[in-house]
This record gives sequence, C-alpha cells and structure tokens, in this order.
Amino acid sequence: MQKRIVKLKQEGDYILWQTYPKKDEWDFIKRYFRVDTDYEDIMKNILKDEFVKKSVIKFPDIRLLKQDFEEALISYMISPTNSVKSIRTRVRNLSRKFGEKVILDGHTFFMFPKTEVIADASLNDLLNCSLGFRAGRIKTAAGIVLENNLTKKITNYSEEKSRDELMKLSGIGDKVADCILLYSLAYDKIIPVDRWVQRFLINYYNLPSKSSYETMRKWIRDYWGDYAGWAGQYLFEYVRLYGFN
DNA sequence: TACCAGGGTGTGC
DNA sequence: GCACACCATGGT
Repeated sequence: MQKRIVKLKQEGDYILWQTYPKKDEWDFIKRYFRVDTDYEDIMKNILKDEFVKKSVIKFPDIRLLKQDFEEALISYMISPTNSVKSIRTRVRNLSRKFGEKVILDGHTFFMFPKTEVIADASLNDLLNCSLGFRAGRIKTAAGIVLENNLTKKITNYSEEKSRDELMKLSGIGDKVADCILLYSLAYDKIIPVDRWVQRFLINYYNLPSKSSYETMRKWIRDYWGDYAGWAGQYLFEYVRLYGFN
C-alpha cells in the first residue's frame, strides 16, 4: 500500500479528511479506518461483563485500524521490551532517517520507510535509530518479506498459516504475530496478549497467573468470540489509564 | 539511580 | 512442555 499523510478534522458528528497523495483517497480512508465496520454487531458480542462495559463507556471512540502490512510488521518488531513512548520515538527515528520527506501546508512529514530501504540499510544506520538488538532481526525480516512476496501471499493464507509464516521470522513470537494479524490483517477474534492483557485476564477474569499464551488465547476466543480483538482494545486502554482499582 | 517497558530467543531440564 | 537469563536502550 502506498504511504499517505492523512489530515483529519472533527466537526460535530462529522469527520472531515484529506490525504496526500489524493489519488484513491476514499478507498484509503475506507480501508484504513474500517468504515464499513458494524459496531452494533460488535457491541452485541463483546458487552458481556462490567469490565468491558465501563471500558467502552470511558473510551467510546476507540477504533481498530487496518494498517499497512509491512509497516505493522516492522513497527511491532520494534515493540518487544519497549514502552509505547519508546516505540513511537523509534518508529519516528526510522521514518526520519529512511522515509520519504514531504512538505505539506508548511509542515514537514516523513513517510514510514519502504521495506526495501530497511532491507538494504546498513546495520549501523539501523542501530542509530535506537533499535538495539532488534536491528538485525528487522533488517533480515524485511529482506525475507520481499524475497518471499509475503505481503501479497499472506492475503490468501488462513489465520493459522499466516501466524506460522510470521513466526518463522526471527523476532516475531506469539504476541507480535497476533498484533500483525489483528491490526493489519483484521483478524478481529485476536487479542495480542501483552503484559497489560495478562494483567487484566488475571485480575479481572481470574485466569491463573502462569497461564501459557495458548491457554489465554483459547480462553479469549471462547469467552468473547469473533470480536475479541475489540474487547481487548477497550480493556487495554482502560487498564493502562486507570489500573485495577 | 534503579527499575520498567504493548517480548523473543536460546539453553537446560 | 516449562523456567530462566539475556538481550539494547529510553523514559522516569
């Protein structure tokens, strides 16, 4: 997918948008923001308890996005043992160093880098983006994605096959694979189980504190079903802001 | 300053 | 299968 700059503005109940480049603007907006999503159906499925209910009330406007596959893959490979703030900084470092520079309305933007640029980058340049031990893995993964034409192929794979292929890449385990599956390939039944999700599963839903990833994945699927990913998104925001009081 | 961060890998059992 | 050390680096 082509990289874009998106300008959004809320006016009452309406969102105004503008993208650069302008070509296929509506197609992009529709896809990226998942405009066709049936929220009533989602709510019908996930509002099963007081925890989800109060999270939805607190953050009613949270939406899942459908992000570019390669951008999601590289971004989430940066995430392990990093804070959200650090991840943002490092993604920005990458964009500033390797991304296309665009000046629009007097503002300077840097697009997220093309995968071939990451694959061809020197390890030293990647390390200068503060990627640390992830730098080599990201460079290698970028190369493999291109060689195997994974971006195209994965759209024809099942969820399981997609996860298997992603986890063949060094630096992608269960959680990162699930992030890519949810945020880019829109498998809405997935909740990527990170530290915060573990905490709310244990503290709210009484799962044993040493449950395996697979155990949690199964529990999530049984309990929330096809739209678990949405429930996870609301709960995640809630516990991060308000903790477990 | 010491501790934690939207985990993954390798090793040892 | 599970436990554990280690991994770079920034933020607080």
